[in-house]
Amino acid sequence: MPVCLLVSEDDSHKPIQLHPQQPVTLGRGPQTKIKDKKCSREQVELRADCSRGFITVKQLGVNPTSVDDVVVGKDNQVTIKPGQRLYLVNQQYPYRVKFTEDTSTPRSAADLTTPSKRPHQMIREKIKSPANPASTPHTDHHRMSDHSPPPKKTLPSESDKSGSAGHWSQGLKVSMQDPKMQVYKDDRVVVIKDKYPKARYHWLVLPWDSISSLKALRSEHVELLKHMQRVGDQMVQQCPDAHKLSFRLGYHAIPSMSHVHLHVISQDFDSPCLKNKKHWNSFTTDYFVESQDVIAMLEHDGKVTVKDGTSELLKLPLRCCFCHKEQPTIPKLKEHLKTHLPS
DNA sequence: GTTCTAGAAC
DNA sequence: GTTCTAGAAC
Repeated sequence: MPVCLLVSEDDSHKPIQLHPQQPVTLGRGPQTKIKDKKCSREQVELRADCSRGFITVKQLGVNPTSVDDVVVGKDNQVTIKPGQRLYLVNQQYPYRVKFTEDTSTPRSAADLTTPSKRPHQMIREKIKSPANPASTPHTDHHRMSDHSPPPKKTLPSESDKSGSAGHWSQGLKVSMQDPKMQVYKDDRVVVIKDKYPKARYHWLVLPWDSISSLKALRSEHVELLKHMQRVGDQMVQQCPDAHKLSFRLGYHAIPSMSHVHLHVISQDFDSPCLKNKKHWNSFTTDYFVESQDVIAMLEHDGKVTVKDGTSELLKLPLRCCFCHKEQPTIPKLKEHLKTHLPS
């Protein structure tokens, strides 16, 4: 049976040995030499599964523990495998996990990048209730995977509402888990209504797999993205107004919210939640990247690149997406958009 | 991402 | 005076 070592990547102290299935609490203190008050004395609970080659990380502290660039969230747990990096708090204090036969002779750092059998990042419970069949588009259920939804919502403690687990940028991770928000789900994706819809119909398609943003996408995700687009298309098909509204499916080039999400949005932009220039330009300029373009880029280049200056697109003058006439203010734009609405 | 609000624009 | 935006705070 191999033993598991947690290796401080900045070499601040010697590796910590984790015994199989014995929970170890780690945080600020002499063992880690961490003095940062942002790091709780009991920041994480770690449990090594030596036979399967991963450790489970549960965030106990309020400030964010992360695996690579994905925040775990208070009371959430994820797995970490060799090759991944654990940051104890605030993207600081990096650790690698290492499985070895002999603790007395830890090998070089190169060994730490041993490829894992599967990119199985999050181990989570199965969802309790099935999707509402009435709102469920028909999809191919030809396979079941282990991409199960997470077990519970992330709730910041009453004493600290600014905890990063409850940080606004992590909101989608919470919403996608909430059965009340889900309008469709299968083994790979979940669909929720946008909490602040920018049009009459505005859904988000999210993969169960934790993919932080477009930047993290690789060729291996092509099939998943095609599936997300198919599900998005099906949401449009089942929409009662599909015959009179047009829809676009795409991604924000630089999203504010963590966790890759495909916008499926009707092109009326008739919504009180559409309030400012940023909202408008994020859906009507090249800041909005068509799903098919993302897929094509991934197939062609193996990654998604965002052009320089894309963030500047949000500051462009307000221009009607139908007749391209410039509008001086948001209220005027909204008034103008009514002239393009279907009768 | 939203909310709030100072001050710019009208 | 009111309307509206943009940036800070969350």
